[in-house]
Amino acid sequence: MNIIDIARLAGVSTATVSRALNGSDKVRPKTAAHVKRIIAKVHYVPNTSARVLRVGKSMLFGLIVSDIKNPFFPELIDKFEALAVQQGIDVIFTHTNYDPARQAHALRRLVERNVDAIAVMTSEISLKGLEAVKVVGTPMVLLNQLELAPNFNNVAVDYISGFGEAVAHLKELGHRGIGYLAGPASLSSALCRTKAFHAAMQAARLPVKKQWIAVGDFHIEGGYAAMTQLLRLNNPPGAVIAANDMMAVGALQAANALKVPIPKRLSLIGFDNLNACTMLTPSLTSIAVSRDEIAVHAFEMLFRESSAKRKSKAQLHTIQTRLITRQSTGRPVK
Amino acid sequence: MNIIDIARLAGVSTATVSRALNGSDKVRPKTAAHVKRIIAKVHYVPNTSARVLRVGKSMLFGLIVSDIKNPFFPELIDKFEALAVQQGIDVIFTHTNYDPARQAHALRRLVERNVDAIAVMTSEISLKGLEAVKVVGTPMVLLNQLELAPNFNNVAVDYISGFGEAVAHLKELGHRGIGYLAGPASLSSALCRTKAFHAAMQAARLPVKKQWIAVGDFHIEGGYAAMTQLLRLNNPPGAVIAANDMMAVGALQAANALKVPIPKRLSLIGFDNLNACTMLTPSLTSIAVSRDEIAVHAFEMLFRESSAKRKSKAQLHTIQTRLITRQSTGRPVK
DNA sequence: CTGAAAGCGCTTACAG
DNA sequence: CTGAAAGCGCTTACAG
Repeated sequence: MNIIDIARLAGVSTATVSRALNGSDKVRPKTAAHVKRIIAKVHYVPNTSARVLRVGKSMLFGLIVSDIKNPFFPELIDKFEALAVQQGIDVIFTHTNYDPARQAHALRRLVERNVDAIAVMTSEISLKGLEAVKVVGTPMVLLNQLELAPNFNNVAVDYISGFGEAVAHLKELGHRGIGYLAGPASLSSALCRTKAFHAAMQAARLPVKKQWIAVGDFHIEGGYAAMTQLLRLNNPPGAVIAANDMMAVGALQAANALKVPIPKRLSLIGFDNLNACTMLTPSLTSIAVSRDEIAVHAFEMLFRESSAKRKSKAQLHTIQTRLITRQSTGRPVK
Repeated sequence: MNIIDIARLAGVSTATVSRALNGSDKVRPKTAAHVKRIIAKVHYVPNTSARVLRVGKSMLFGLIVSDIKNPFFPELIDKFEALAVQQGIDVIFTHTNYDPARQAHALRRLVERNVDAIAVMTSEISLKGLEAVKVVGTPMVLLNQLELAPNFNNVAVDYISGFGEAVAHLKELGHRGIGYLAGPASLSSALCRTKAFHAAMQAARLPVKKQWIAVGDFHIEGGYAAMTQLLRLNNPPGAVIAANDMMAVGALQAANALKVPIPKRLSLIGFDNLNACTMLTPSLTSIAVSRDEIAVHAFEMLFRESSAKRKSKAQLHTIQTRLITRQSTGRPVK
């Protein structure tokens, strides 16, 4: 069942069927209605591949994320997809599991699918695959890839002020010794956060002790191990900031296991403000990053660029954070 | 840059380029290598829309879920997508937010995109939109839609034995009064679970008290409200099963708020066995359903059917559950 | 407002 | 092993 069949059934040309289908104003309303009635009757479904081939626009956006199991991403995906559907755009979704090779592969597949734009919302760094996008000229937006900001659109989280708030909060509570659970060095977002932690400590004129920094994997397990490492020191820090909430969850469990009461003996701050923060006991103080805001700005950059006639310069949008204080932070007890 | 340009650059016909591109054995290896070298040099990317139009297969699967923010679904999506990529298939992902109208719309869009198969992993019931799929003949698999099992492939969770295990566990601990936090009547999965709860209670020869059943919304908030309602009764049940983990989280918070100790005064069981179960204090006993298993069977049904020459009969695969006991269940204290 | 026809970029049966 | 050419199902500039 194709447009020729419909044309025959309706007694018109395929051009007229096409116009009726696309709501062109160059069809007599009565003709359009007649055609549409027939289309509905026989359940005709137009072939999008043919349309895309002809028109050159696919009305498809690609969305690549690192890790759909980290609750950070589903909220971002949710919003991004909602915005797309509002514009009649479908989303091909894929995830890399933090693997740069998978990211390059994903990028290539999306370009082959003729997607109109690509949001690369991943934490890992990878330049491979970008050339394919560049050659084809598909609009693209990256997340926190500031070193690529001159050439590619970016949505970036203001980590500096985020960690600044967290450190200031702890300092105000009376903490001087602040430890840090870092993310893996392979992720650009982890590196950004570590850098921001150092900057925040310096701004607060607090010393960073090397043995108070432990490296985790951005997951619960790594947070548990890293926190355990710090708590076993002879002089553990009285406060710890985790580079993300998942590691903070592990840190909380480690403190429980070692009978270190929170916040009495240990103040803990996470990053991301996942829903889980309120589910924990004690509830977790965290630095909030709006996933909706990331999605909105990423989508709008792409939508604007994919609708524009001419290529525009790379944009950068910075997302502000907000500290949400809960039960896991308090005054240190001597 | 299209296949004609490549043919010209390589000094061969488009047919040869196409063959080289697709690894046909009808090209001299040397010719193929020559063509591929040129393709790599100029960063040629084939146009998938043209290919799909010509071949009729899109190598695209559609995946519809209800609610990506419920951690149940990301794990399912993760696995499904991994299986697809393994087969060179991309996934168009979309979610309905439990809205049947959105589901119908999503189904239609997927069919227009020529997807080779569709996994409808939603909880809501909706028959609208299915006719479009039926007319086109796109393979499809549903989740827990047993009333449609004769006509459509289904992956179904064995709720009956799942709740059976949970009730038996509570009974063995010495509980006689068991309450239930039901899901919303608008969701087929909620209805299945409620029915299964009743069946399990009957099998265990325990009475179901009407006032011990409260209805929630499958979210934390609804679980909180429903649990509060039960705890405020003059004779609250000593054990409660929540229709899903999200509601159990709310129930836990409600018990905390009302200073009802778990499991001393209240045993609590959730359903789904989300990662959150181990993050809670106390950790939550829950009925585990393997998301991977659902994804694997859904994908394989679709893959088989989309590769098959002829339409086959609707399949049904049942997923077994497993009770994971944790700290939230214990002997009742008089 | 309507139609005839070209053409988007591929693949493949056919001929050699 | 290679090429010429038809055709997948649409849209749209052009002519009327």
